[in-house]
Amino acid sequence: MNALRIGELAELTETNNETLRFYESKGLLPEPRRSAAGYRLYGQAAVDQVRFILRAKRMGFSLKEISELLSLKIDKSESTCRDVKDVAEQKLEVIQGKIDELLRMQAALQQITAACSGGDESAEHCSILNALESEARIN
Amino acid sequence: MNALRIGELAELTETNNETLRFYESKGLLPEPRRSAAGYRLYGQAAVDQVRFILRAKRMGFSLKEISELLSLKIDKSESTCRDVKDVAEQKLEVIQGKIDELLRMQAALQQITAACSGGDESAEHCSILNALESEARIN
DNA sequence: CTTGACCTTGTAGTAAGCTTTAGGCTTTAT
DNA sequence: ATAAAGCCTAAAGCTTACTACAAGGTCAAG
Repeated sequence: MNALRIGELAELTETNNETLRFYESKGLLPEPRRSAAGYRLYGQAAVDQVRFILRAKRMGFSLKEISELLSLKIDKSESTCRDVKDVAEQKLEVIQGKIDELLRMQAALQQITAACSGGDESAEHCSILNALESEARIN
Repeated sequence: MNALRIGELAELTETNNETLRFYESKGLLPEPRRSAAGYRLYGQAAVDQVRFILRAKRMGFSLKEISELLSLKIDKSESTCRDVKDVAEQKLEVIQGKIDELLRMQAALQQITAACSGGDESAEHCSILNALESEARIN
């Protein structure tokens, strides 16, 4: 008798009822069976799937991408390792791109910030504002 | 006769009319003077300000933060270098946090991806899916 | 038998940063 | 003169990932 109600599933997976219903509405979770009163009842598979979703989210996958992974998973015998690895590698590229962009922003901002005294004199000649105002070699 | 209409300003700054009007509505651009027909007319100051906004955006500042920077800029004599530097340093912390998070995601994803053959065999035993399915030591 | 915790649905709101749409003038080119 | 291109406003729509109602049904305890 391991049927879980939505609140129990939420607690087990450290989410909440609304999020679970939201995932269901987005097709990330299958429609569960219902009790006589219409309550959602979940089994172990649901616990696993919620955890899958949360883990994938921590990896930086969007819900849409997680949908895709889930289809591959459900359709395992029709999918190849390559299909899965492609998704993962694409994601790695996106992550790398974001890191690069942030590193560029960081370098530029550090450069203009380092030049600023940070004193309590008027910002009239503040080097940060000046850098943002004129082209500088910020890019 | 250097009055620019919105489309010309958009072209000069590589944005578009709608975005410029949107920035105006958000207070990022001052309300420009108008032609007899009600067309917006801009001068060099507007070009500079749009470029300031775009540069700050490339630095990772949100529109709200850019507003803040613009107030400091407008109010230069009332603001201190410290005010400006504080904004910049806060932003640097946020950037560092995002980089850290992405690096964690990258490491985890690289680890599970490396173990995957990526071959065209069925995903039945795909190590990526397995890693997402079970706890693994992904975190 | 009532209280309170838990569940249901559907709808709307949030944040950010635009983009699109609709309906209607103005300017420019032919 | 007319058509194309450009401008105007206000309001709605988009995306992501939820979160928050509102109005009501259900279940266990006391």
